[in-house]
Amino acid sequence: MVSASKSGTQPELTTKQINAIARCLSDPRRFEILQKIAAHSCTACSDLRSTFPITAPTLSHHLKELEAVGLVNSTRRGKFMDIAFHRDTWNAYLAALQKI
Amino acid sequence: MVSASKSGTQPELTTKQINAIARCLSDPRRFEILQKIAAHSCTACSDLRSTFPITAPTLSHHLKELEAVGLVNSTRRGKFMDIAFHRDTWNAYLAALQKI
DNA sequence: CAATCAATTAGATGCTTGTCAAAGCGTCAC
DNA sequence: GTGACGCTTTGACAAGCATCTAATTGATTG
Repeated sequence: MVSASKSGTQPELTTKQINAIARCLSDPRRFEILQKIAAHSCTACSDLRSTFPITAPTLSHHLKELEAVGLVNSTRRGKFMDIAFHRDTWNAYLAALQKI
Repeated sequence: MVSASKSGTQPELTTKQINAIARCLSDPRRFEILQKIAAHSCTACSDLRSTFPITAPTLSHHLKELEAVGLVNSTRRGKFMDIAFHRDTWNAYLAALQKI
């Protein structure tokens, strides 16, 4: 999990975090999932499952990875899961890539 | 190989290209190598080999991958190889990520 | 409580891929 | 030509990882 400030500017990512994010994005399906999450402000797992032809465990696995690197926040709402894009981390990643 | 315009603005990357670049960046060593290449305008393989503790075949492999996705250009100069960062592709990749 | 539904965990499997050693290929210098 | 040097190709191996099925947890509803 990235040490996220609650809003605004993000502290610089460490090399380890950059690598972790890059690895996360390297799987095409996971990237698609992230795009879908980013497009809608709040998404449920079932929502995603109806979009992509993957099983529930696989989706769960991908979401866990995305959350582990701080690209996504998830909160429970009853039976459901609300997945939200964490744009701070995303912007921090872009900022890191810009420097090259 | 990305269909590169010789300079200036880059046409939008296809999804396939974006995925290929992301995969390329997902290996920490390869990312390091790319950073080093980007930092100097021209780099020889031997240069890179003295920087990183990897064998020649491994480096050759990584450079091939980087070139395949258009992140790097390489030209022969006698026995040596001149590796150059291809910033157009890089900017196009950043532009693609911005859109999310 | 019982049944149902959403999501996760555990375990297994098959593919991908980073890495190296050994051999091959061009190019330069003598 | 012959040797040395820089890099590439080939082949093999081990580790990582995406994916699935089956079983589990947790929450809602009748």
